[in-house]
Amino acid sequence: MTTQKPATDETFDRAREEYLARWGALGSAWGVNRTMSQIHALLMIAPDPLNTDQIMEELSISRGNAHGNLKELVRWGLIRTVKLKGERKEFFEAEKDVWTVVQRIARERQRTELEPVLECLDRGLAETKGLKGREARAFRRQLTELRRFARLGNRVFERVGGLSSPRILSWITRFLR
Amino acid sequence: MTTQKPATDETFDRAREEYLARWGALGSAWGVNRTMSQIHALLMIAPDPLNTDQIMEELSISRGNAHGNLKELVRWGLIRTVKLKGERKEFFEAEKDVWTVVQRIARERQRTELEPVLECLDRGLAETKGLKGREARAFRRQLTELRRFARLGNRVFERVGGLSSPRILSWITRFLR
DNA sequence: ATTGATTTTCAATTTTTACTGAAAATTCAG
DNA sequence: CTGAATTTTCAGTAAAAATTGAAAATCAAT
Repeated sequence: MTTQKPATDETFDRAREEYLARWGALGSAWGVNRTMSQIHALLMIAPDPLNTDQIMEELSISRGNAHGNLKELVRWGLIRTVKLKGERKEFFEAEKDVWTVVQRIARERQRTELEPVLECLDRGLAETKGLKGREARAFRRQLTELRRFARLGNRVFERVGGLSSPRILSWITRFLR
Repeated sequence: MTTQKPATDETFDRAREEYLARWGALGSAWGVNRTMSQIHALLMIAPDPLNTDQIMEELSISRGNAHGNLKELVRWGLIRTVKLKGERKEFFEAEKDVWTVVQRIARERQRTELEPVLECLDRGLAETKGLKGREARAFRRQLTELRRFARLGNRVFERVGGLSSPRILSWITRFLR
């Protein structure tokens, strides 16, 4: 069974498809736009930078969709634009180091989710200070616990964001015995 | 400014509302049904177990919605049913220990997301073993990295799921210097 | 066994989120 | 400058996810 392109192979294409689909599903499950995950997945396995048209083609998506999600990925720091000599179009390449990817995602989520939650918990506690009712007491007790945890999470994120991959890896290895 | 119910207070109600809304948004952002997060949030601050009707009332949601999300929370191990003496209805109470909550969520997500990803990566690598093309090589290199990371994640989840809160806390404290 | 209370299911609907495609804006080589 | 190539925007549409509400099933006290 031969194909026209030398490097191509049906098996490869199937595995590739499955990987892209799975990554999209993974993103979805964690509240990330499916297409955004897939573009990132595609760029992570691309041997060379891709331009918008190539991405549209590979994933069968519209220009607007590709464009928006590419911009968002750049904002997250998960991909960057590349200027190729002799090419007018913008090309994109992914950060491929998995640890860096994790760090970037952690930073983004810390900023957009953890911080608002912390503010909310602080405010909730400040505004109900001194209330003595049964419900208010239970509310304050739980918010205090949640805040304690959220603060810890914040510090962990900061530390993870600041350490080099080998150092984090060394910590994890130690944690796993 | 007085109200009819002794323990109630406008300020308290506002703080409570804001907390519930924020928790719903947090869930949404992480791929968890908004209502499910809110029910959990509500039960976490409830001084006593609540029944379905009380939850419907508090969150202004339908019976079907309350029912389905309560069942799902039970499945995740985040809440449990309680039989109150003299009551025919089922009551629900939340796990309030934040660390236990984190462990339960970690287990659920490990099971439903991490494991399928690992399978996909293993399969992808097995099926493309020996392919020599430029694209196939890049694909296999990245999948290998991703798998290394996913395996590590798996082990971390397992360890987190197995350790007691104080032990995890002690590790985190050490990690934070 | 009957009946009223309670839980469960699910087709229909609403709400939210994502996507398309074409027009407008921008860029840049000549 | 000019205009072709490219990027960006966004109103309209489509798809996905969540929600409702009422009927069906289950339960448990008599």
